[in-house]
Formats: sequence, C-alpha cells, structure tokens
Amino acid sequence: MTPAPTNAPTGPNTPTGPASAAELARLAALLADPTRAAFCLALLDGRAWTAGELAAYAQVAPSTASEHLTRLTEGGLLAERRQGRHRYVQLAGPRVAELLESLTAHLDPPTTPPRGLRAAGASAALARGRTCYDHLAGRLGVAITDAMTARGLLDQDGGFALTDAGRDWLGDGLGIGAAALRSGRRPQARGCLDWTERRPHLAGTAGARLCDRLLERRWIRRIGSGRAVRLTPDGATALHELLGIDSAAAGLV
Amino acid sequence: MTPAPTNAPTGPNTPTGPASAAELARLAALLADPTRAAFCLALLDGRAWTAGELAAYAQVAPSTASEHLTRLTEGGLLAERRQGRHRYVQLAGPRVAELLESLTAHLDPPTTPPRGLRAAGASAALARGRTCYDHLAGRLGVAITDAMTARGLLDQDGGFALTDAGRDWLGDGLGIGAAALRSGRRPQARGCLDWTERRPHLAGTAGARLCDRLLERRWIRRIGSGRAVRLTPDGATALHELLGIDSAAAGLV
DNA sequence: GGATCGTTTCGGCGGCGCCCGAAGTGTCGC
DNA sequence: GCGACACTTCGGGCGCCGCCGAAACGATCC
Repeated sequence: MTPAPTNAPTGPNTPTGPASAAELARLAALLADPTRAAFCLALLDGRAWTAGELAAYAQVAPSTASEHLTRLTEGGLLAERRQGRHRYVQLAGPRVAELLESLTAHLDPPTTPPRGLRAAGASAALARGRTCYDHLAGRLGVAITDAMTARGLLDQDGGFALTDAGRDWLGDGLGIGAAALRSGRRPQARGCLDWTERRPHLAGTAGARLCDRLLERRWIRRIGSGRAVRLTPDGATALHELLGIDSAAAGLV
Repeated sequence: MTPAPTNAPTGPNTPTGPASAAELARLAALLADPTRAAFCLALLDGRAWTAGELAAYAQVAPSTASEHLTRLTEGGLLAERRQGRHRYVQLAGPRVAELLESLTAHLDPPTTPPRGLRAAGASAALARGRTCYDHLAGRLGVAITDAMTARGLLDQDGGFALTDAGRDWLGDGLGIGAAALRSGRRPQARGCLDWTERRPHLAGTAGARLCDRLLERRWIRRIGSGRAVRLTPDGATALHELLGIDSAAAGLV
C-alpha cells in the first residue's frame, strides 16, 4: 500500500508563504556570486574596506567591484560611507554578520590547511585567535567560552545564555554593566559556530563588549591589519586570574 | 586629512578566508532561484512532499522541478526517499531549517496581508498557530514562549535557554525527560524569529518535543494538510492550567 | 591650473542557467 | 500483459549576469 500523496498545493509561487520566494531568492542571489561572497567574507572582520581594496582582494577590475558593491549595498547587506574619493563599505550590522555565520557554518568540510610557510603561519595565527565581526573566535574565543561555561557564568546546556553569575562577573570583573549589554533586540549571549574549531563561542552583545574590553586593556592586540589577534603577556595573566585559563596549554600563544 | 587605506589585501579569492568564497556562493546559489526558494519554503513545514506536488505548487513543469530537486539534494539541503514511483523530499535536517529561518528573518518588510476572503482566512489561521519545521510558531508559539519566560522556565534576558525550573517543568508536567532533550549538537533551546509576530519563539529540541507532545495529547491539531494548527478545547484548558495562558485573550481561537 | 588617483558609467562580449516539450524508464492498477 | 502515472533525461531557446576596457567624473596633491 503506497499512500497517495496528500500534501495540499496550498498556493502558487506568489507571496503566500512565510515570505515570498522571490524575496528569498533575491537575498540569496546577492551571495550567490563568488566575488560578492568573497567581499562579504572579507568584511566579516567587522571593519571598513575601500572599494579598491576589495577589488584587489578578489582580483577583479575596479569597475566590476563597484557594481557588486552597489548591489550589495542596495540589497541591505552592506553600509557605505563616502569619504573624499574613497568609498568605504562594511557589513550593515550584526544581523548580517550572523547571517553569514549561519551560511558558512553549513559549508560541509573544514577547508584543507593551506600550503606554504607564509600561508601556514598566517593560518596558525588565525586559528589561535581572531575577531569574528565584533567578538572573539578561534581557540581563544572557544577557550574563554569553555572556561565561562565551566565556571557557571554561561549556560550551554539549556541553550546559550549568560547566567546571573555571568552577568555579575562581567560587571564586577570587567566593568561591563547591564546597560552595556542592553542593545535593542540583539541577544546578550549567542553561540557562534567556529570554522576552525567547529565549536561554539560567545557572540551577541556580551561577546562584543568582552572583545572591546580586552582590546582596551591591551590583553589582546591585533596582528598587523588583519583580523588575527594575539594574547599579550598581561592578557595571559589576566585570563588565568579571571577564568583559570592556562594559555600555554590551551595553545593560545 | 584623509587616512590612506590601510587594510591589507590579505589574500586572493582562493580559499584563504574562513571558508572559500566559492563554496559560500555555491550554497547561496541553491537558494538564489525563485523556484528552488519556493520549494524550500514549502518544505519548511517539516514534512515530505512529492516532486509532483512541489512542481504544481511552484507552477513549473515536472521536468523542471526534477532538476531543481536533484540540485538541492546534491547540495545537501534536501533529503530524499524513493518510494515506489514517488520521490519524497524533505529538508535535510534542523540545521537546514535554521538556515532558512536566518535568511527569511532578514527579509525586510513583513509581507502585506493577502487579498481575498479565502486567502485571508487561511492567513489568519496561520497567524494564530502553525508549525515551523518541527516546533510551534505564530501567536501560539509566541504565547507559550512568553508564558514560559514569565514563569521563569525560560531565560531570554541572557540569551535563550531553559532554566533548571524549565527542565523540571518539561519533565514533570509533560513527561519530556532529559534524555529526550539531548540530541547531538542541537541546542535544547533556541530562539526562532517569527515572520508574523516578529518576535522569538521556542525552537531547538525542547521546542520540537513540546510540539510533538501537544499533538500527541490532542491539545493542538493540524488544520487540513497544511502547516496551520489550531488549539483544541482540551488544549486551551491545559495551557491555562500549565502556563496560565488565556487563549481567548491571546487570540489563539 | 594641471596631473594623479579612486571610483563610476557604459557597451559589448561570453557563458551559465532556467525553462519547456518530447521521449524514455520504472511502478502501479487492472 | 497493457495502459496510466510519476518521474527523469535530453535538446534547444532565451535571457540574465558577470566580466572587462574605455571613458567620464570628482577629489586630492603639487
């Protein structure tokens, strides 16, 4: 007995669904081109790039890059700021960064390690620690997240949320008050899946403030102009005192 | 003084980034076609559709639908099951559903209300209550989420997580034990943004088990063959007893 | 003022991909 | 067995889109 198909053709292609298929397709099409995708991934470092930089990065003519940037901006994924003869663009906001994370998290295989000494060194630095839009990722981000969870500051069992103890810890230990954690509709804590570790690390406003604070206190520092960060000696001491993290054992240095 | 652009062209288009731009583009391209997007949105009801149903739904020839389904399946978004002369397809898993949610949540305007009596009636039923892949959405889903939060069963302040009280409540009140909530890497609680309410509702394994249980106990029932569900009189009573929800006032009936 | 640089607009080329109809394969009902 | 049905494969047509180079524009530097 094969059951006859019973699903109702509830509606046509036109806007009957949760959102019109046309809109979804239009959004997806923005990222469906390798060059535009490369732009967005580059901009995941959270900073503003000029049109020319992106063109060079993706190896296309400036005119081509210009057209792509216009599409991405009009599509709401990018925000632009004209300054003199430069066109600075960056991701339109945390929500766009989250969207890109969701998508990249679905890319099946962790990419194979790069060849070459220089590339390998840069890759290793990125794996140790980096920014992911506005929060920390890499082994550093995961280590902090794990330590916070182990100390009952973060709850990963029931989802991904700061505990009351976690909020106190951010306030007392790092001076990140409740006000700094409130920011519109953005969640305070959110899990962001890491592409090197394949494990979640702290994102949301708490993750962003934490990253800000660590940079302010010079516990971490940016390496060159990229998204990689390294732990300073002061930072290693502080993480040990605050969270009991052994930075050498965790492979953070 | 205009600062000179300082971002380093850290690498070419090739796989230097978090994930190769080509892979991201390939994934996005799967959803960049209106017909494929319509398929995926239809499949967000969590059930299996036949190829013919989807073709009729999206108003394309069977041959066209067949090709699209092959691409979506090979791309990892859909899972298929051949049964006799039918090809049943459904979303490949909760992660794909989450991906689609992330994308649809980014579609700017809540779609304008549909014209026509029949369409308006169906739309109103969907707004009252429906399934979203494997959990509850619409006013019903939001009302349950809000009530759980108000009663301290769910923590939305620090993120989105079940509290200890919440786990007890699921176990004692609904017979959903800790074992049922554990399911690989999937989070127990997760916020899913609603397209009608623009507010989060409970997803994750807890949301899925909760939906299962409500269907089992006949507290909710599917309307026809779509994704809309309605609250039964027994269900209204139970929700009032368990969560203090006034279903009439909440617009659930 | 003129030269330079970053960016934009335009034309044109090439290719991919979406679509359909027609024909073919396998399954089910009689 | 034969027809009906669901689906798939194949060719071919059409349109869109990404790419570039050339030329125009505006800001900056000298």
